[in-house]
Amino acid sequence: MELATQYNPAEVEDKWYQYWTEHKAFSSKPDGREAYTVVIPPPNVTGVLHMGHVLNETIQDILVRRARMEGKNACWVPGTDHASIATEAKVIKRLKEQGINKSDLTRDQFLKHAWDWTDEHGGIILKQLRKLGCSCDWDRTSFTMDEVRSRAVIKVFCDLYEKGLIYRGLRMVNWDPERQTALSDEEVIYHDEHSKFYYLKYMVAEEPGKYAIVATTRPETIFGDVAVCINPKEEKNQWLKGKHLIVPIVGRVIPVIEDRYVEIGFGTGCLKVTPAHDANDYMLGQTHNLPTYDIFTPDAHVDITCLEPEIQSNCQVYQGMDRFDCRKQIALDLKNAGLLEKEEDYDNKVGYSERTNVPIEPRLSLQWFIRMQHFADIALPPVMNDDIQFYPAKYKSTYRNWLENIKDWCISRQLWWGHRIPAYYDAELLKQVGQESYPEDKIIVAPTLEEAQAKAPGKTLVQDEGALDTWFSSWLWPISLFDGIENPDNEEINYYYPTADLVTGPDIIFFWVARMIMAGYEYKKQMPFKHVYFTGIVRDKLGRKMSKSLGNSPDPLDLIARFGADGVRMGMMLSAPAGNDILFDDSLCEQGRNFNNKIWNSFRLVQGWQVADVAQPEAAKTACEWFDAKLKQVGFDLQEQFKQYRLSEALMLVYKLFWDEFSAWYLELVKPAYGQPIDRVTYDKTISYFDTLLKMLHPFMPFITEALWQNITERKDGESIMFETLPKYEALSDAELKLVSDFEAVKEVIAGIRTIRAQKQMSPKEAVELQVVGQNPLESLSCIITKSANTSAITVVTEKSGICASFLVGTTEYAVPLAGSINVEEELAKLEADLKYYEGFLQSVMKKLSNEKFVNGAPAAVVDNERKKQADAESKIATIRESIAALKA
RNA sequence: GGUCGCUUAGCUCAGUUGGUUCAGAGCGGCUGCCUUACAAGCAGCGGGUCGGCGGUUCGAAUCCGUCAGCGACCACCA
Repeated sequence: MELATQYNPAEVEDKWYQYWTEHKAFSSKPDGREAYTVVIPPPNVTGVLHMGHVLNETIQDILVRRARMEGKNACWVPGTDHASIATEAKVIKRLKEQGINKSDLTRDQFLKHAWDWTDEHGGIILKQLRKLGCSCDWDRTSFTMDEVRSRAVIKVFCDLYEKGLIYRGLRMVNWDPERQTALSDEEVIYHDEHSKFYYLKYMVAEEPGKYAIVATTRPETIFGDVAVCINPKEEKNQWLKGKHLIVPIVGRVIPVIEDRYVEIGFGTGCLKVTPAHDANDYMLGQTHNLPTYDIFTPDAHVDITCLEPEIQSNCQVYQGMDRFDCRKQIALDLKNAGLLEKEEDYDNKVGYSERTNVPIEPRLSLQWFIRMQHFADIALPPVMNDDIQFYPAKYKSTYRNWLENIKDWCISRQLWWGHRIPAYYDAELLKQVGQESYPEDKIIVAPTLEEAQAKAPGKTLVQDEGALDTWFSSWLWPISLFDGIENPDNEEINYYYPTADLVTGPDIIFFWVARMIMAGYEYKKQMPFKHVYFTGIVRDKLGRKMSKSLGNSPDPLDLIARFGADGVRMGMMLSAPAGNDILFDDSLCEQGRNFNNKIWNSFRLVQGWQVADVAQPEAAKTACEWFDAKLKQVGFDLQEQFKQYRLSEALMLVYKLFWDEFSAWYLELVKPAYGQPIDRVTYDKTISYFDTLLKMLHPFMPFITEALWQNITERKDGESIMFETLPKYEALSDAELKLVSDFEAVKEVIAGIRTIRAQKQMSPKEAVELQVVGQNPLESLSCIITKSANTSAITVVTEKSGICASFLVGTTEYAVPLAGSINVEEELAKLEADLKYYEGFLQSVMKKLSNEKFVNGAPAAVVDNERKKQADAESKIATIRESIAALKA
């Protein structure tokens, strides 16, 4: 069969993925083998594959495929996340394009649209993962909102409520005015912002004409001002103690209160207190028993209808204004009224909603929370004492920091797309007292309406309108995927849990990783995973985050089309040490593609050989002995690298093994002359090496390795490299080590000869004599030198010929006699330079050895080694001096 | 403001407990080759005062201090 000189991935990738699928190659069932489980960090159900996924999923696939080939029962469970807020936003946007407002729909109608959208777009990303080669057990594909997962979520909510770990309360929360829902602290992103500091005049009620100056960045909240706070120790504000101030424009008379919270020396020392619109002000309001006026609608427009009638009439013009329009208007009106002392530029941090990118409004709101102290207590120790290991370990401190300062988790969202909170209220009572005053002990929490009804016979019940934070389902993922919440003792959960490795980004260490650990210990009394591999962020080669607006984010499918999935995977892995950001560059995929091509061409060479029953050449025999040792050495190192999750290094090891050792050295040594057959022994060895190399490479590059493995020798239908087992390698024996290191010396000798050839412009076809001065330490490998450097003879001499070029390997001098004359000047200069180097080296060694403290203080082995260095250097210097003398003679 | 981390070749990074000729790898670069598997290739060759300063030690890329620069995360200074 004639094969193209270039590998074409497109031809084989789909074919072999289909082959794997047809033969259920990724499927896992509990059996007697050790389980190796990975749960995918579920991508958003309506998302599409981006470079971050490529990195993350490639790593998982490498680990899973490697584990499978180590004989474990590997199970990689795929699935998607309902991504409550993100998906709801997308659905609302689409409805809007169709001219439908969410507010015009009932909950059920809206959910119908959301499910339609999910069915339409859901799973696209899972199809894309197949293109990448991911070996997920697709029969296990799950969704955070499918039946099993939903029942688990509801059960856990009820359970935690009964344990007193979930409560409902009126709290200051992060409010997203765009989506009109509460968010958790983790969903707020702070950005530096250039804003303005407004200095407002608050007239003193008791002393007309005098005023206090209050600095604020948010003048639009003055409708809700209920006090001005000073630090009791602040000198310059002593005169305000006990006074009352008039809120500008608004006209409300408010007290001056004192609290040490106000920092002395900051701003004017006067802080306006608006309990409904700032978390700290709320705290002050609580301490000082102040009223709260919520002056914003849920979409952050001014609403003064809750204020006193006379104040309402003062502020009528602001009614209904957007918060930022109102800020400008108020500033202008204050200025015109002479109540604005000044404006100053000011840099501060403003919180934005992670999903909608709208500034957060602190808002007093009735929400559901989880008491987190309990969970922090159970989740901290296992990470700190390495029951669960983080790679890299530096994230342990990040983790500890968060858990030691844990705050309660706001889990309710004012959304429809999500798990609806299983809390029920007596409709009649609710009508009478309203949500906020509804008594805690009259709330019924139960998995279903029927069960709730059973607890409150005769009542008309209404369910809580809220849905749960998406992460409230994600945190159960490693358990709920195996139905371990509802059926805590089933065969699957017992077999697959705890999972082995979690691969994810450090950005969700709090959102997800920490909370899975909490849920794991709460519900399984056991860790959810043994190792966490934190990937970096994929950036462009200039170090910028990939983003749509910069246009620096390549489409993974496009890259796969250009370089092949194996090439893209390799490109990604080449620069992806755990935890470091990776600077992605197309040229890395090119390197991957080139490597595939190299493998392809090695295959072409080998499969083109004719085998005959001829004697095995000595060079081939020796090459096999050497490569046996080399393969073992790298195989062992590879195991070590995998143990430490150093996947880039692992890949580089196999890369060099295949390219440098196998292709450049081994194949060249055993390659028969053109048109000649190869002997059977060498051929069989070569096939077995190729087979092993493909297995080592398979986790990184599944497609090409399967394609070639299927063709390197006869295979039966249904066989796959995936089911092959990698040998377990031991460290090299001393003899093997010597062989490998001698071979390295041989390579140097060969390079030395080649360099001379290049310098003297001698043809590689012209055989040369090699003289070894003194004794030949590489005697047993002479055949290698002969074959690779085309030597006519290798002779041991006591003194080298007059006209020759020489070089040193170790302490041995090698010389190649030259036919013509040599440039004495040049040779001398080279030798003098060598001499200078070795004399300097000797000097530094002698300095150590003549230092009594070194000789007495250092371990004997180190001192002996220095002595050896001394001897070596002296012998080299002597050799070089002789050469110089000979040249000068 | 707090915490953690980083600075080694042109680029991206290794360098485990201080000690082999320890200063490395890949890529790029330079030189020569279209040599019958592969120019997406082959052969060969350069290249770094290990961020600065100080200290500990017989010995420091490695440990300590300090300065400079960079980054990440956390945090209620309006």
